[in-house]
Amino acid sequence: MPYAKDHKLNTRSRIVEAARRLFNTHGYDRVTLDMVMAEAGLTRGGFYAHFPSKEALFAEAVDSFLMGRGLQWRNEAGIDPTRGERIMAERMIDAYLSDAHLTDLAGQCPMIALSSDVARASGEVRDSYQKLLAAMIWLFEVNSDDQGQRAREKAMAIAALCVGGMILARTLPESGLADEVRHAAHAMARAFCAPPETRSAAVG
Amino acid sequence: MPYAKDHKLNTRSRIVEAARRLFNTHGYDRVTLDMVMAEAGLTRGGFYAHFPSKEALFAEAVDSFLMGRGLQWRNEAGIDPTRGERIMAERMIDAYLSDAHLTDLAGQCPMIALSSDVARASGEVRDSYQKLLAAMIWLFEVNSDDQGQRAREKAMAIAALCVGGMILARTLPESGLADEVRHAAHAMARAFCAPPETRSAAVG
DNA sequence: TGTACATCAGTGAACGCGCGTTCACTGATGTAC
DNA sequence: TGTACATCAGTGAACGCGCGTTCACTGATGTAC
Repeated sequence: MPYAKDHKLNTRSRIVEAARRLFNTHGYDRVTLDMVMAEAGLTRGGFYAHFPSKEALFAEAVDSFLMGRGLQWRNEAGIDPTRGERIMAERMIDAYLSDAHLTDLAGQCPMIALSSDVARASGEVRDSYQKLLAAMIWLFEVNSDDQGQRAREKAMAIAALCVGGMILARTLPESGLADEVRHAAHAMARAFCAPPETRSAAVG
Repeated sequence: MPYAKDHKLNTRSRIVEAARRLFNTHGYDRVTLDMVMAEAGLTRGGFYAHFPSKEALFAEAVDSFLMGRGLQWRNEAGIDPTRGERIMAERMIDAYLSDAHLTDLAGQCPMIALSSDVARASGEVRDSYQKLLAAMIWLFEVNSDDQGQRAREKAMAIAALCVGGMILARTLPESGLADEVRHAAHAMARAFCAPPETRSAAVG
């Protein structure tokens, strides 16, 4: 065994990481394998020793977000024992629709930057996207004050507000409107999350 | 004047129309000028007699939706005098999140299909996207039961729900989840639209 | 009315470029002795 | 411990292809007479 057993796995991870950041920044079609491999400190030729195709790399890049920033968010979100689990969902909403997340082009959630690319991609890539969204919905659902079908429906609406609000803010030219839309989505998502006794005041 | 004065304008419109439908279906980068011109019944060489670049065509294609389906929706939405203008916003929400709109890949709203492409495009293209979103927000705002800042904020949240819900439904693999998310977004957008006396029941 | 002409919308071949993918090769490294 | 070797991760040139853009040309059409 000429190389340590985790050597190739480490290289592979570097490629996936580089790909995720580049895809997020420039989109799938405009990122070349040259760019990805150079970002990972390698040259073009070695790519096919790790992945069967560019699209297979796409699926892994989307997947990798869940294992990285996704878990980080989940840990940071924490749980406030005085108010129960709901605080976790609220912090997730705050983080997702934050200035920091809007600014972090390379590190952002792939659901924001790559939805159009994923919609045109293979089943493997779309499955990875679904895993990511399902995780987000799950987080909102289990931390909801509601239960059953209503909790699930609200969790999905919050997810649509988070992703939709960020996509619109990212797509609009830099202007007041982009921030206005993002903040409106944030306020409504938060209102959905609020405990029943405060909800009617927040929404009405 | 060897050709009728509207001859070239008609050809130009055919090109824009073909481009909008092809961009919607395959995305900006994967549509070639060959494809666009062929769809318009022309050959590649003539393109630059109408547009300075492919990206200029992109901006016009996004613009063209407002003048076509956008106005059509607006007319179809109508006004129900017994319930006031709000019915117009409700019909818009229904149409936007409908099965028919999800199925109509070529004819859909460009905000759904092309957000990622627009986010990476020039200012001209992003301006066209903003015009489209502003029109949607305006429609929800003027048909709101609320007023002032609150009406505007709610209109933006509804827009984020409509666009976000459709983008997620389009991007997910065909499964129950795609429809669930779309219907959840629809229910919440409708709840935002409901008149004050029925709202707490719909949201709570 | 009929015809020659000027105009210009549209043609199609060509250019330069960069992509995804392949493949014969290199050279760094862990192991056997 | 030191050395020769086998392995295989990574290299870089090449291939085939199709793109956006350019340009000299064609031919259909409205107008002048």
